Amino acid sequence: MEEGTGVNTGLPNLGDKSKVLDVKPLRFLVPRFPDASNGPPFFFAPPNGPFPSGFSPFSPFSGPQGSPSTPDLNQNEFCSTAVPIRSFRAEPPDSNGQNVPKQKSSGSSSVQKKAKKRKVFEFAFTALDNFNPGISASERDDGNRELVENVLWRFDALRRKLSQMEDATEPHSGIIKRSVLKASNVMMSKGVRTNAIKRIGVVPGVEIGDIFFFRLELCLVGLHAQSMAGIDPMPMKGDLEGERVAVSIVSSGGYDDDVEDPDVLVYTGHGGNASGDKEASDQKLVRGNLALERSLHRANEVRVIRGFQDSTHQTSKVYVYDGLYKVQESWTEKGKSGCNMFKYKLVRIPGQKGAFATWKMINKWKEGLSPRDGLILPDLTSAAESVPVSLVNEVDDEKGPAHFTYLSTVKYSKSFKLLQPSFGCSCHDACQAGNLNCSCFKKNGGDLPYTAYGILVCRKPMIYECGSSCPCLRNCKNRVTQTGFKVHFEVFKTRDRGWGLRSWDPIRAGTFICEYAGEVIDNIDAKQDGGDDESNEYAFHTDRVYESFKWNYEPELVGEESSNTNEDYDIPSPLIISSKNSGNVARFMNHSCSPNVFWQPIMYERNNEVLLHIAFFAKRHIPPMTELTYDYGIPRSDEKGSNNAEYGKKKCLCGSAKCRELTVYRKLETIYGDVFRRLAGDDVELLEKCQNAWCFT
DNA sequence: GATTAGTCAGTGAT
DNA sequence: CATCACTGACTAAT
Repeated sequence: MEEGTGVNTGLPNLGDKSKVLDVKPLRFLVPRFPDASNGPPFFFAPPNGPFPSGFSPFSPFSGPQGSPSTPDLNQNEFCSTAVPIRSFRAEPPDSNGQNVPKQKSSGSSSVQKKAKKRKVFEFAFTALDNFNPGISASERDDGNRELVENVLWRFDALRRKLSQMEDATEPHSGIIKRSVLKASNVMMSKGVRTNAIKRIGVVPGVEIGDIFFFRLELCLVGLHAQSMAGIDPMPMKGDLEGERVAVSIVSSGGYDDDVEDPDVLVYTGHGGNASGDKEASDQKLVRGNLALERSLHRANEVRVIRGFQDSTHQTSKVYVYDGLYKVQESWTEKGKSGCNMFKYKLVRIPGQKGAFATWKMINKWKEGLSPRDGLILPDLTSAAESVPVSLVNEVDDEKGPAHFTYLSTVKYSKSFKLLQPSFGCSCHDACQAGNLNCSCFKKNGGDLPYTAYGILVCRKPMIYECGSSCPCLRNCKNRVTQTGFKVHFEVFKTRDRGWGLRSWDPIRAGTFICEYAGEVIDNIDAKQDGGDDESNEYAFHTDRVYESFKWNYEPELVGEESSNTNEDYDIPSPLIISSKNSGNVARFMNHSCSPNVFWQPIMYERNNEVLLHIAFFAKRHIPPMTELTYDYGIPRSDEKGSNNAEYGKKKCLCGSAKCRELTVYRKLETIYGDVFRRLAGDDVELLEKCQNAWCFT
């Protein structure tokens, strides 16, 4: 193995943690991008293309905003009743505009007690009636991995956008925000979903360990069809009418049914809860409860989704798909209220990849109840960050990367200052979403680029955050990337790609991961940097050729023109950041051709300098302990080292004699993904091996 | 169309 | 200022 490069210098002096580690992030794999002509499979079909059979246009929204008019038969423009989103803003309270959807006459509501009837935020837009979901009828019935990912990102992108629109309403106006429901309503009715046919056992495209943040995401990919109920029943062919088995259950922790063994779940039946004026009662053997009882006798596989509190967002939940279980026994027992409750013991079918068990283990590490195997350092940043970063090697005896200085942000030498006319807004306290006067928002096109949770709404050519000359405080929502990362990282030794980065926490799509820290150099310096090409491997170049991808919402779904979501980078002048001598966790992120992280240029001012930063965000939901990767991009011809063999030669796992010169490598998975999955079948190990293999193309 | 459910987000009390 | 119980609004499937 070459990648160790013999740097096994033993344990560094742990007393001085500014000098730890010097293992290179492996940057030898240069991706080749697929031909533009056969680009990503799920981009939008022509707007007036034929509908897939079985697809019927629908009335977009159930609310009064829905267009009552007949669909536009021209089919190539927006609905005539469509209102651009931007036309709707929260009106000042004294306005008597009739199309203001909320009830806010401050005078009467403060006097009248019962007048605080709350309203749901209504979106003043109409989606295209003839929107083509790009998903055929058969794909809607039976999915695969690509479809599942496609549906999930499109849902989340829309949800983020709606969330941003809702956030822009006045705070304390009593308006309920329902972006999740609205987004899923649009997705469902537009046919942007998959695995819509109920089934027992594996759901194609959903993998054990996948995480979700809303129950409706489970519905959209066919994992669990009930939006609220915990048990999903399905009629059996040839069965007596009304007889159903359970195909999936969601355990939300609401019934206090925790068991120590992660492979066992004791699940409480539904019903019997006290609510409102209803008293608690005995549970009845009906619906879901009956279905679970039948699943016990028929011994069918039951999918289990485990839900619990999200540690990063206390108010919301995370759901983990934990694979297939079987009902082993059932009984009744008296609950706290003294009423009978049904209990079902489910046991995990052996041989499946760990999911929930991993979560339980991580919790124990966090609480100090059990040690992390292979832990070398509990915090390689020496408390430079607000969250510790663990250093772990469970693979071999290398004691860590060699020396580098930990640096939490990007460092410009004087000559690289980017000077721009005065920045800064005049908001006090914190910039409020929806404030039309905030000049920082104006630079971002009029919106706060993040949701209230600090999630990136859209990729943009450039994002402007508030800086040190803005009077707003540090908790201003427009300072997401300058306040440090929030997830617990682990720098770990990979089996075959040197050191890598992953997280102990689940990460939502759009979450700020970290900045690329290091020293800004220019291309001349990089070229004159002597004979060895080391610095290349630690350099982040903004001007490489990056594979384009779509991450933002579909404007057609909110009645906007598609020009509103430009996702191309716009960097005033090329930037090279070297993390060779100093950097943060970003220097350990490896390359992937199907990455789960992307970068976004950010600008903000500090000490009268307006500087460009590179911030990484989660491309999709990322389960704990999943390696974080981004696209390293292809060097342009004038980049140092780009025309020699270094990138390709350094390491290819295919071991082929053809590995030389400008050979480029891709993960086999990106080429043969589905074929692998079919061939590997139940053999999880084989599949993983295939997915992790690299080859030249 | 009525019913059902282990939702989800905002509010006000500790 | 967290956390928690409460409650209103709304969903997908049946």
